[in-house]
Amino acid sequence: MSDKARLDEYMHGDLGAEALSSEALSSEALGPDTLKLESQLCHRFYTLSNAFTRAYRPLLKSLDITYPQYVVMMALWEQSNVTIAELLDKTVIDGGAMTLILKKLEQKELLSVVKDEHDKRVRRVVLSKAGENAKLKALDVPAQMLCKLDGMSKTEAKQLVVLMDKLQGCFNVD
Amino acid sequence: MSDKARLDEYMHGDLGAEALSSEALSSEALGPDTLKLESQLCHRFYTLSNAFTRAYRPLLKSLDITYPQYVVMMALWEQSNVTIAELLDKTVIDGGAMTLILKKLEQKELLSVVKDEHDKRVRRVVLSKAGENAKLKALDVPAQMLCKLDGMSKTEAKQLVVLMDKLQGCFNVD
DNA sequence: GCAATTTATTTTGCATGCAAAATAAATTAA
DNA sequence: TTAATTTATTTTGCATGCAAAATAAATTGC
Repeated sequence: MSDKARLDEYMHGDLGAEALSSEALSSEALGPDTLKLESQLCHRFYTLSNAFTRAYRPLLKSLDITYPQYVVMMALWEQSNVTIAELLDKTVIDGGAMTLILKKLEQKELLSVVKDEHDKRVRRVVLSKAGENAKLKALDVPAQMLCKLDGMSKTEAKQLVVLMDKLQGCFNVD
Repeated sequence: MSDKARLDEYMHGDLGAEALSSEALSSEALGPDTLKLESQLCHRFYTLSNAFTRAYRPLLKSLDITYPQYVVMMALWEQSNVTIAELLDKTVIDGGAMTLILKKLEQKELLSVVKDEHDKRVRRVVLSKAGENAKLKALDVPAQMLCKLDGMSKTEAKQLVVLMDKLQGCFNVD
């Protein structure tokens, strides 16, 4: 069976009716494959997240930044002069890691971290000129990544986004 | 628009026709949002993978193992007495990390690593009695995780699996 | 039958991710 | 106002993930 056929098969079931925690619990989740690695959604996320990080490395080499550092830069390219807390919210990077990442990016002179004038607890992150210019060099990174994903249709990518956003929503309520 | 409506909208587009790297390249990928964090598939994987790891921690607390260690145990519960190379293949864990993970699990006496008799380069990983028994304690972990994912339908989970497996396929060819 | 190469695993150096403790400054409460 | 509490950020200790180098043992090739 082709990927497309397999996808279509699942595609036409009714959606959202049965919750995972009720029906699935009795049929699949408690079946003999419960602890099988192949059946674990989590392991796919683990695997793919790492695959993305590895795939980005060569694309970010000319910028001399890691993937998490790239995430921080993307956030700043959208809006500079933001609070570290705002950056943490947007990037969903660990706070402890963020401190180190900002130090690294500051060493590379892509940004600077300055004290907030009104609230001395707060520090603000500001793109440097070099940091702004780096955006130009980064503009073709997404396209290069898409090349690596050749075989995925736009539609499929969008479906992934919808489903993953819903899954993220599950974690956000907890 | 509800999640379901949004999903349906994407659901009825034709699939697999246009490749990401051709059409998407000109329309979306090179648009003004190219470098926007919100538009990045990779960031969703990053975020969700970390969310899973965090969500598993309390569930694995009674077993006193981390998520990657749990992955190794799942692999061994499927088949014990396997080569480290086989374990690396199945779990997709980094080789360097695997060495440490196996040491940890050996300290916890959940497994033992023994030399292969025929090939002295090879070491085999074998579940201990305690390791086998741990499977019984782990049997309800998947169900507990599914509880946390309440709101996702079985159908949606399956769609995710199909799409993610296809995406994984993209990385495997490179 | 020995040197060159390949294979299996570990080690190393660096960059996070995570939870929890520590700091420092602002805010609230008595 | 001063003490208690809350908020923003950093530090700490531990567990990976990654690439590359190092080891050790098996296999090839001449």
